[in-house]
Amino acid sequence: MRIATYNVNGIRARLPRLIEWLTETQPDIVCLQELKSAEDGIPRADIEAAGYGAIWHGQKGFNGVAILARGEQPMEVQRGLDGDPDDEQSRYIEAGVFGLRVAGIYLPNGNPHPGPKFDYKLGWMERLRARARAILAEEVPALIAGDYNVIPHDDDVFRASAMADDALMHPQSRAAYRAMLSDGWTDGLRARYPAGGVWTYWDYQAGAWQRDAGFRIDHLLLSPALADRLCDAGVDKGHRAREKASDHAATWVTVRD
DNA sequence: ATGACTAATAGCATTAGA
Repeated sequence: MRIATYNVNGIRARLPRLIEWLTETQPDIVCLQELKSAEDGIPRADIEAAGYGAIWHGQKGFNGVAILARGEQPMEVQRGLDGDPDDEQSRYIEAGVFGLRVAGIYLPNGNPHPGPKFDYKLGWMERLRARARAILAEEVPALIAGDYNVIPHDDDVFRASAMADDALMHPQSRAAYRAMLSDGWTDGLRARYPAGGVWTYWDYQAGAWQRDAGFRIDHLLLSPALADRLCDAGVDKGHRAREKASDHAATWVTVRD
C-alpha cells in the first residue's frame, strides 16, 4: 500500500498536475494540504473521476486539508484539533481508511519569529501531540502525514545557515517535532534515508529548484504497528520540475498490506 | 536588509506562504 502527502499550493490552480500525479503514481491514500479553497470550490467530480473518494476541510483563500482514498470513501473521524475554541483555521482532518487511522495535517508555518504566528505554531504542535498520543493509545495502525513546516535536522536542508533564523528550524519547532518521535512515532522518510539530504520543498524564488536549494518539511509519521510494516519511502521529485508545479513535491511511504 | 515567485482575493495591491 502506497501512502502519500502532497502540499498542492492551491487545488484549483494545481488540478491538472494533481490528476496527472494521481494517475501516474496510483497512491492508495493521499493527504493533501493548502487546498486554498472553500468547500464548494473543491473539484469533487474531477477527483472522483480519477478514481478517488475524498473528504476535506476547506477554507476560503488559505489552508485546507483533504484525505483521498483510491476506490474507497474515507470515513471521517475528526476535523480540527481540540484545545483552542478560537482556532478557525482548516489544518487537521482524520479518517479511517483501509484499516488504518490517517490524519492529514497542515502545520502552521510560524514565521516570523518571535511573534503571534510562532506562538500559534507551538500551541498547535502541543495540541497535535495530544491528539497523536490519543491515537497511539487506541493501538490502531496509524499515520500522521502532511506539511509539518519543520526541518528536523541540519542535514534536511541544503544549507543550514541559510535557514538558521527561520521558524521551520527553530529549536522549539524541532523540539516539538522530536517530542512526537519520542512518543513512538517513526519518521518514514528518515527511516529510509537516515543520513538526510532528501528534500520535499523548493522555493519558487531565486532559482531554488535549479540550484537544488530545497529542504524537507513534508513528513509521514507512522505508529509502531505501522512502522513495522514500512517497506520504502521517497519523494516524487520529477513532478516538481513540470510546468505549473507546486513548490512542494509529493512524499510517500509504502507499507505491507 | 531586501527581493526574488506564486496563488487567492468580490482583487488591479495586498496578504500569505516558507
